[in-house]
Amino acid sequence: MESGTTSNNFLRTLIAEDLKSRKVTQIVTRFPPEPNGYLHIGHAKSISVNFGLAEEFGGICRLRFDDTNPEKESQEFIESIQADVAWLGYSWEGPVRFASSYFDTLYRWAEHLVEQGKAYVDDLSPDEAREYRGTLTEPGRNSPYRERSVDENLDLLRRMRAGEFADGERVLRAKIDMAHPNMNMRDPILYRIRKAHHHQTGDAWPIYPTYDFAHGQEDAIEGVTHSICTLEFEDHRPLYEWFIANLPVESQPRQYEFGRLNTSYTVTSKRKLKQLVDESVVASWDDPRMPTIAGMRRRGYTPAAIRHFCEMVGTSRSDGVVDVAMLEHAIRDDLNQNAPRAMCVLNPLKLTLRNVTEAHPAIVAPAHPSKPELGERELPFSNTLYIDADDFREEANKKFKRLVLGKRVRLRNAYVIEAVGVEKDAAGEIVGVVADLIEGTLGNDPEDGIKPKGVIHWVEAGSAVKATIRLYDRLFTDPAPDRGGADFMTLLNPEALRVVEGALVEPGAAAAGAEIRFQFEREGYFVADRFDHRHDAPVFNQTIGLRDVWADKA
RNA sequence: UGGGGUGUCGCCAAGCGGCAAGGCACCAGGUUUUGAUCCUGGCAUUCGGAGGUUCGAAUCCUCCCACCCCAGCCA
Repeated sequence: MESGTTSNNFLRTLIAEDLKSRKVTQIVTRFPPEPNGYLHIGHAKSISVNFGLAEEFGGICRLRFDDTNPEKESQEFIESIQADVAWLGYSWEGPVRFASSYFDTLYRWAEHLVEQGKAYVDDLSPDEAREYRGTLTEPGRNSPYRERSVDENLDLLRRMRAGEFADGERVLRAKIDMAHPNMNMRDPILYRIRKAHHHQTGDAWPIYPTYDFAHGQEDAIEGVTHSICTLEFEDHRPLYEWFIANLPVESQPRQYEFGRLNTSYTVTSKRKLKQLVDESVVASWDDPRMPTIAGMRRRGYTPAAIRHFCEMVGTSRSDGVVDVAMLEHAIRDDLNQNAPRAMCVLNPLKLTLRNVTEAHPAIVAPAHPSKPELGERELPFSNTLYIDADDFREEANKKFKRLVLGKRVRLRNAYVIEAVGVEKDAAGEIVGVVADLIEGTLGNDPEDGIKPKGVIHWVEAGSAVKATIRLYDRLFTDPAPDRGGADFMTLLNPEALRVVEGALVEPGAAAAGAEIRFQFEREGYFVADRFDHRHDAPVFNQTIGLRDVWADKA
């Protein structure tokens, strides 16, 4: 974590107080995803809050799947979620937990509530139930089944559990107050009949508890001290507390809410993300353009950068939209410090050095300009190189700090050269540049005092490896694609992906393993694709470009 | 016209009665074999608004305004 730059937030203050007052001796948190989709940047925030707080205060954090709705869940997600959390660098305490492993206890507690006269079986259909619930401004009405006897309720509940009724035929509801101003307190549903196969419990249950009846009790069973969730659950807190107060639970967890993380230029709703995949706007859930954790991983984002970003954004109770530039900054900051440098020419233009022999000894260059501990690399060198076509012009004004005919430029990590000629094809297109190498300029300025205009990158023709480079940009052109107004699908950035097939990378980079990151100097940060990269056919994904103040002026 | 929240610089965000941290973005310089990095400086006389309490308020009180969430047998 950054030295002393982390600011305080209400959760840290709260936990520090709870620890100081001995209200708790060790904090216990949990990250409780429902295994019904891929994790995204918003979940990364929640993971960072829960695991981060536990880590910071010497507590523990567990991973618990809130799998109370089998129809939407699957083993695939259980696995991807674990992989994502682990990749972010967090380890949960003990085994992975499942709400479904508490189904017996939860059911027993349901019977307990019935016995106490605090829950009843309702025969209202979903439509009728909605009608009886009232509206935001009108109180609801009691269900005609609300006053059934304890015995009848118990019998009905047991028969629900035994599978005697059809899906949707009855539900178990808490008997609270149908006129309560908080809709969640208007006799909330505890169990619904769903004869669905569950990925963990198989066909053992024809009824499943709702989120409200399960979550707080799961927390209590696990000894969670601080149950941290997002703001939209705030209205559920009275209910969360009602269950904890009315059930013989073994501990008293408390719920706290924070504002969910939103970033500009991105969408995170499951529905929208799915639409992007289904309509082939992106290739998959882990497409580098996706804000999913798997997508960011494939894009080359680092766990450390994502964690740092979550920390720098802070945790509060206000909802806002964080500028995605902040995330990009965190990525650049990490990669600038840690990614070894390499050279890759995206748009090759042949450069012939007329005064160099074919067999020039390789040049040794540092892997990182300011971190000698990252070692060195060998750059083959000869009389035939490739530079980027954008780095050469026959004529240019003084602002053009690259190679100009008749002028000098430094080849990064190598010599200063001077362009002396241009080769063109029949159509008049430039197909090559001829230059002279200025002797004695390896590590030194030219002796004649005529300094080069700038520095450009290059690769040696015989050793460079042809590579596929995938250049990425933000998926949307609008800062708020999620905001009502226009359909988000009309705000897609057509240039979010540009594939460059004929790029040339220095041999050392081509030889790197999958997921190895580099800064291709003057181009940006790149990662060897996790799945497609091969030494003889390299595939690099651009993680993020270098900051470029010149771009605005050009 | 119900309930629950939130409003501090363009964007996040500290602050909790003593006179506005920090980060991102942006602007201006300097260094530089990456038009990168790095370094220096600038960037809220003001805290949604109006009243009030106080020697003193972003912080306390009152009223008002704006925005977000809630009427799934989703989480």
